[in-house]
Amino acid sequence: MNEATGLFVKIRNVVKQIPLGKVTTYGQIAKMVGITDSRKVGWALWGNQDPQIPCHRVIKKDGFLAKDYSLGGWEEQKRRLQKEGISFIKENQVDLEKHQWVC
DNA sequence: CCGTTGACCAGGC
DNA sequence: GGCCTGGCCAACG
Repeated sequence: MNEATGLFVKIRNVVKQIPLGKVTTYGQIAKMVGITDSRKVGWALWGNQDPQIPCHRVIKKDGFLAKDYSLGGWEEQKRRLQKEGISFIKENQVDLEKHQWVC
């Protein structure tokens, strides 16, 4: 543990703090860890299926799910989100206005 | 140190 | 409205 690998652990730490029933965007997380590049967020989560890391709560700034989501596609992600009480506007778009995470 | 990669974002055509 | 390019910067070989 500890901030060993830098952003890798840092980003994972933030994602773990996302409350149930909330979602957040890559850009938002990027700001939290002190960076300006949202790609690092996705990059850090890539291949990470840790049960403590709800990657399915991490979506794009427009509320769309990541189309390159690896753990089964956005359809799997959507199913998990709905299970937590998240509302969907479209098949692959979350209602950000209601569920975007704010500290 | 260098080149490549990368689940994004914004701008241009 | 879809595709391309640039940017931005950490991790990895």
